Amino acid sequence: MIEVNAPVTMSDVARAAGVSTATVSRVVNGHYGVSARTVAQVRSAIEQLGYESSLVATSLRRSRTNVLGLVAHSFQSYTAEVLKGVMKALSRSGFDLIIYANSDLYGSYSEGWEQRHLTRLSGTLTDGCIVVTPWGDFRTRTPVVAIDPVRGSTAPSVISDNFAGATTAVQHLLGLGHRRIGFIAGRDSLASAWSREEGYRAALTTAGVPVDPTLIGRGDFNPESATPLARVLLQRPDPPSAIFAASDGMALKVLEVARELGFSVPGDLSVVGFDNIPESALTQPGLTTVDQSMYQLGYEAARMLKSLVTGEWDEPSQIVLPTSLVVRDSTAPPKSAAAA
Amino acid sequence: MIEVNAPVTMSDVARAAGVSTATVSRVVNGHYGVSARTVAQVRSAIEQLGYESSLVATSLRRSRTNVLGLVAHSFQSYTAEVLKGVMKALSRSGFDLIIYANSDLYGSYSEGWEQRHLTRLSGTLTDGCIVVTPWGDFRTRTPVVAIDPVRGSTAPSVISDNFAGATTAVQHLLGLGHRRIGFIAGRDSLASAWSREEGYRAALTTAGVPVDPTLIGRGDFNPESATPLARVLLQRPDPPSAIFAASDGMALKVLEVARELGFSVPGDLSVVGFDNIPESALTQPGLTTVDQSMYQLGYEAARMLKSLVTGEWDEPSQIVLPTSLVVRDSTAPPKSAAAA
DNA sequence: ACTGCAATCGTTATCGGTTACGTTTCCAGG
DNA sequence: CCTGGAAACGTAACCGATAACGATTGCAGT
Repeated sequence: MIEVNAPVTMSDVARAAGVSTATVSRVVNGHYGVSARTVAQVRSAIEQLGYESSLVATSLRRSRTNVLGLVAHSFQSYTAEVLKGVMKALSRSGFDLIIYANSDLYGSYSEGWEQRHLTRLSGTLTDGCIVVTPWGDFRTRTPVVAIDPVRGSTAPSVISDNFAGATTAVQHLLGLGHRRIGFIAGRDSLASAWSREEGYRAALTTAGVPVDPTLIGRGDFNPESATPLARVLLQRPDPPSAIFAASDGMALKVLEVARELGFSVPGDLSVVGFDNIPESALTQPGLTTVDQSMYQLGYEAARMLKSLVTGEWDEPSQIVLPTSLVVRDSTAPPKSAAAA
Repeated sequence: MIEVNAPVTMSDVARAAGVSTATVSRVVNGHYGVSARTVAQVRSAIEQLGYESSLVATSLRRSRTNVLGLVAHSFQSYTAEVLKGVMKALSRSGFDLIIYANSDLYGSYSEGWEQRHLTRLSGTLTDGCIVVTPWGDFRTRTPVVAIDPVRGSTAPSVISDNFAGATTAVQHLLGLGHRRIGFIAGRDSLASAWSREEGYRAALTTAGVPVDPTLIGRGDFNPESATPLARVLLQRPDPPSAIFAASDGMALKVLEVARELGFSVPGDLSVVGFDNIPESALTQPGLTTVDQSMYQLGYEAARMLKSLVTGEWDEPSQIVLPTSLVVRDSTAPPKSAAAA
């Protein structure tokens, strides 16, 4: 069913139609200055030869390509959610999407690949890019919108209200009666990680509970990073009665360690996550977590990029989306009401 | 944090290093014939200017780009699974991946976009493509591997053992005592849909149960297509005691209709799906289904494409992967043992 | 000193398409 | 019949990089 043809180029069409490539180009792009008869001839030649313009050649010459790019650092389930949102926003907008991923992502982590990808795409191929990866200092020719940017970035970006989400989560625990609440932080360089930690601290402080630095573990959003941290927290003589992890991936590892050490959840330990990834609903017990809509993040990022590219942007360049607490079965009042 | 620079080209580097672009190209590609001193100069210029080669220009000139393409017709959760498998197979292989998606996918369905995308990618940008979309007649310059190809396609492809999977599913229902088993078919043109129907028929026939054509609904894998079909089956005076849907998406719609019509599952009706998408584990009751590993499909497809591109392929060009039955809560023995 | 080969590097055609510019064609108006 | 101007179309430069090719230089062997 597959025919391997020599590629049909514009000059093939020109030869078949008896005109120059310039004329073919004008017909293809619907430009002014071609007689109706010639247009018909060229169209027929295109039809017959099955010509399709080359994205590469076009983008090399043209400034606008009507293609947007997306650079992601991995393909987790949340990346798929983001993609769905992006596709929805781009639906029938005239913009196509190119996602670029390199093969070194697994295993060794070569610093700076984001910039490399971005340059490769932004050179001429795309009119703008969405970046779903922790990186901040981009040199580009075209607009970039970051999803979950690095801390302090002033670049256009879309992010969830991580501070409010974290605050709500901790308030939920406080409301249940917890006072010793552990925290496992995310990658420090990310704005999201920082805000979640700030939210944790603010909720405690507001409630008059002093922040105990020894109850804070320094993770990096990588699920594996949480395992030893959870172990340290739970093997203390005075373990916390609840742990709030800055991501669901890490929270799930906390559940794992808790099970391993004989803690029953939520009996001996309450656990709260952040993100609401699909897996969180599947675990036993179901994970209480803060929902952030990756779909919405993708949608808004694409909408913003679209406007930036067409030059019709007027809203603030940093969009913050609301979060909401999803209470499942991993949280309950602490066993002893006398918890410090 | 974003600097919008004029793009740095090879000639900029050449000028800065006081050499020709040819020399820069040789240094960039590690070719033979440049003195150590010149290499150092060029490298330093590259470093200073932050030069990155343009993917577009390179691919236009070169035959090999070390980039593989993927064309998908939508971004469902299974697409993400395929992607994970693809990325794993490409991990540290030297091949990058470009995913091309167009914005017309939602809403109107423009016939032939797959070919358009494929041509645009295969022109010069990629060395080969993976196609995750029902289409069969591709004209390309470079190799194509299809995941779940159309019926009768002889193109290189990777597919699950749909026949065995369907047979097992129906045998499971037969084993529970069901005799009137409805079927909701998938898009007829797809090899997978056809095999699943064949498996359904074969299992019945082998068990000595005659195939009742009126119990077969003609869906198209689109979840929505199953709703009216399920309604027809369940509103008969003699509804089937079990329904096997050719995809989980459609099976979930069957569950919906069953609930709507007052059928209890699995009390009044057993339902089996195919695919094992994540949602199937989340419904109440959990959906019994046939698991096909989209991850594995992606992995094998990428492995195969890689070999095709490098010209070292020797295995058969159609890979069939095993499936397995996942029994959850949507299946049980029929209420009346006297079911026809 | 001369030859020959290899190393080194610049020049240029080329990839496929776009577009500024120049040329030709055609028709209306004088 | 001549002219002006717009419409129609071709020519060629160009985008950024690669690679075939030619030219130059260095150096070992004789």
